[in-house]
Amino acid sequence: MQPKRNTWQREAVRASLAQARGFVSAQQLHQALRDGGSTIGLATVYRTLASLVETDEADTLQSPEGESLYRSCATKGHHHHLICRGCGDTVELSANLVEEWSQRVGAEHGFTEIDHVVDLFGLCARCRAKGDGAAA
Amino acid sequence: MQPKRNTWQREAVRASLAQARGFVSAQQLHQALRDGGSTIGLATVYRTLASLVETDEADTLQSPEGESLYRSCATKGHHHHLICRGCGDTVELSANLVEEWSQRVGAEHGFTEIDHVVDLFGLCARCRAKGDGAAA
DNA sequence: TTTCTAAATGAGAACGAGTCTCACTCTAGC
DNA sequence: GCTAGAGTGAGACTCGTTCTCATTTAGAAA
Repeated sequence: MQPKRNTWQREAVRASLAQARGFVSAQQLHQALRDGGSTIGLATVYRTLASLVETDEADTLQSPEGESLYRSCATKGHHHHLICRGCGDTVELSANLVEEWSQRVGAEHGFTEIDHVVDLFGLCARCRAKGDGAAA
Repeated sequence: MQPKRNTWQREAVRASLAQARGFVSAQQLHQALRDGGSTIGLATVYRTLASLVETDEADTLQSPEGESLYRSCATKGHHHHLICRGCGDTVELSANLVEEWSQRVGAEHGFTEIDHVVDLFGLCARCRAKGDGAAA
């Protein structure tokens, strides 16, 4: 649920999320805030991120390791992501092709209320130049 | 790594996975085996599933909750899934359209070594008829 | 401005999926 | 049948996330 009060903690999470280049975990965000001198609690970071996701102010996806990652997205509404597995940099994608495909394929098999998870992972030009296959 | 010995535990996991309609979690599989009278350990179920995935005898994906789910897939090689969120029933999809799209979009943004996560979730005809939106 | 109340917070306990350890078991080669 | 060592099971452990509850505080009302 979205909160009824504005707190500096909520603003701090929003700001920290906004200045991150790509997707970050709740733990990373919490650590970054603590490193910046904040006394914010981990539970609050989780709660705030969940509420930002609920109000469409943030996007979330699962890392391949199963961790939840968050990002403050410029594009409102449904979209997908192309994420650099080197530096985490993220490109937002709209993909009508994929939307149509998923609806069509779903219908072909008698499925309704089709939802889909579509995310691309790759190596951005900068990381490739660095020969940086994995490190952040 | 694939094991060098055949054990009844490995066969039991393979069989139990094969008779599951759709994707199941390691925990579910372990419980099912225990319920069936097996004394198999949870660690063994995890180890066996990991090795089945490694030898392409099983597919794995993350549930929206972040749990790893497993399935014994008929289609070898790369493919995607259309999964009923009611009963878990699964349709295997090949999607050249999506493969091409992901490569193209990646290239357009200067990304290489593109990998992708593409899964569709919906409600199959049977579950819709039952008015069954969520339950298993 | 002060008061008041319940929303929001923080610390840490609890939870759950998954991994690791290690003594024991059992496969398979001899 | 004997044996080595691969495989197993119980449970401790890790780590991300959620819950609990006493405390703090935003913001409406006085």
